[in-house]
Amino acid sequence: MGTTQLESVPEPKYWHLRTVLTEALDSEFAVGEVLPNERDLAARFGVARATLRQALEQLELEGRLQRRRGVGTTVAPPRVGVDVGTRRQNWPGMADDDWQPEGCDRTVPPAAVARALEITSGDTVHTVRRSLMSQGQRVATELLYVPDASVPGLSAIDAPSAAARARAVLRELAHRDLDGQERAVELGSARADEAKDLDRLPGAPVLVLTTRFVAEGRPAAVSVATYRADTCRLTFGDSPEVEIHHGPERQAS
Amino acid sequence: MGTTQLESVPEPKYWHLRTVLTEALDSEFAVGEVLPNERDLAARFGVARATLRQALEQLELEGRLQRRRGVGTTVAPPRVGVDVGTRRQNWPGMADDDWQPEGCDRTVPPAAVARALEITSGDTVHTVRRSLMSQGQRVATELLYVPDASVPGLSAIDAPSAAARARAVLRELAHRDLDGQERAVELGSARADEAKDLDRLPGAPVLVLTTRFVAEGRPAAVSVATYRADTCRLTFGDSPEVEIHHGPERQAS
DNA sequence: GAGTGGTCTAGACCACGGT
DNA sequence: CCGTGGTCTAGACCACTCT
Repeated sequence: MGTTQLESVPEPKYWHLRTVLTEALDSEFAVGEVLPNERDLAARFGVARATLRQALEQLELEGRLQRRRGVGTTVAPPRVGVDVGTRRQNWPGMADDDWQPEGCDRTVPPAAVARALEITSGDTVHTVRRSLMSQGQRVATELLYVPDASVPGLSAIDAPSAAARARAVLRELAHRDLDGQERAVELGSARADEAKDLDRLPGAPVLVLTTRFVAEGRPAAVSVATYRADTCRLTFGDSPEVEIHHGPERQAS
Repeated sequence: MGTTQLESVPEPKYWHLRTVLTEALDSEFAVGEVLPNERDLAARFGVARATLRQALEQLELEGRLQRRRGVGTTVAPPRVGVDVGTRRQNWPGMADDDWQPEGCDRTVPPAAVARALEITSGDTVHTVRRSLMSQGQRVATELLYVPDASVPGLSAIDAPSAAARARAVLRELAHRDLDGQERAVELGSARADEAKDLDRLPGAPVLVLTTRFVAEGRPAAVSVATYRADTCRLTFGDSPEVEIHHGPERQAS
């Protein structure tokens, strides 16, 4: 009979919800505005709270929403572009470097980092912790691994304060001649300590930018920088101002 | 009394599970091996299936697991490094470009792309679809937006086949003098069409690499490339061989 | 303390891939 | 057909923030 065969591919409720909410965000909400709470929203759409949350999770992943326990769900501002350009081939800590040194101690780096540094696994290296602020918010944390060989002039253990020790390592590192750097970006999830730094929950999605600095033909340092994936866009261009992507919306398909 | 105050910060079950499973994967499983099914695993760990799934989701996000409906959960191979280096400043389609042209039609680009191209919103442009294979698997899809002004020599509508039309646009585009390019990487979620291309479900996490090509001082084309975030690592270095990250594991904290 | 999002449960049914 | 992961429900309780 007239079974017109709509819904031959019924899309999941949470996905449909995501679409509806996306459109609502584009047209009816201003940045910073708080949404109704999850229980009300779920009731309004006639779904279980878990289903609604699946949709909200998507939107948070896409940087459209921000959720904070005990507070509520708010409309997120557009992602902030963070310039990680390759042309400015500088050592960490030079010139217009916005990173804040926070501390430095000696640790055994992860096996993969030891491999990249071409040191024997198990050796300790100087490990500088730094963080990057943008618009009043911490958007990234970094661990910079510096083998002893890269900072020969470092005068014993001069330990005035954690941050001062970090600056000393950076200053000494800058004496090497930087040949170039190799980088990779991948998706990761925040460890407990990183999550705390970034004001997120453990497991929050992050962009991991790994940089290997090469000086005088040898690996001189490895940086593992962890950016909040929800709020950041990593830019590599000549003009970081360009606002590509994330306007009213990506193509509807 | 002697309440030794352990567990002052009881970590969530799913997070603890993730840790346990990570260690198991590192020590007891080989790449490609299939895990027990979710119901069995949940029972074995004494948690609800939803909780176990939360842990598996994390591990899939981190590229450690691969789950396929109707099949099972398998241990994923290490992420494949995809070179998107900036040194090879080439037009799409030149030389050692591994992308496969798949089709081309005229569409109205998303508002953000129109802005980046500096064309009036609503104008149609040539839209080339391409895809990138690696190790027998499609790892990325791309939409390349090319305004008419960038391909003036294109002879009317010569339409032998979709792929041929794509090649024609690329060929014509290469006649422009490329000044440079501006790029950005951000986290996104796969639209329905992209998900199908990449053999994932809608909403799967992807790395979106947006490139604006500049020729003769004007934006000449914009590429929006969507990479599977679970299986890809985007590399920018001089030597893409470097295997940084994702060995036995990142630092335990 | 009131209200928010975060975690967890124990079920049910569906969609898909292989047989 | 069976077994897999994917979706969804209706509850419960916890952890946090703000007042």
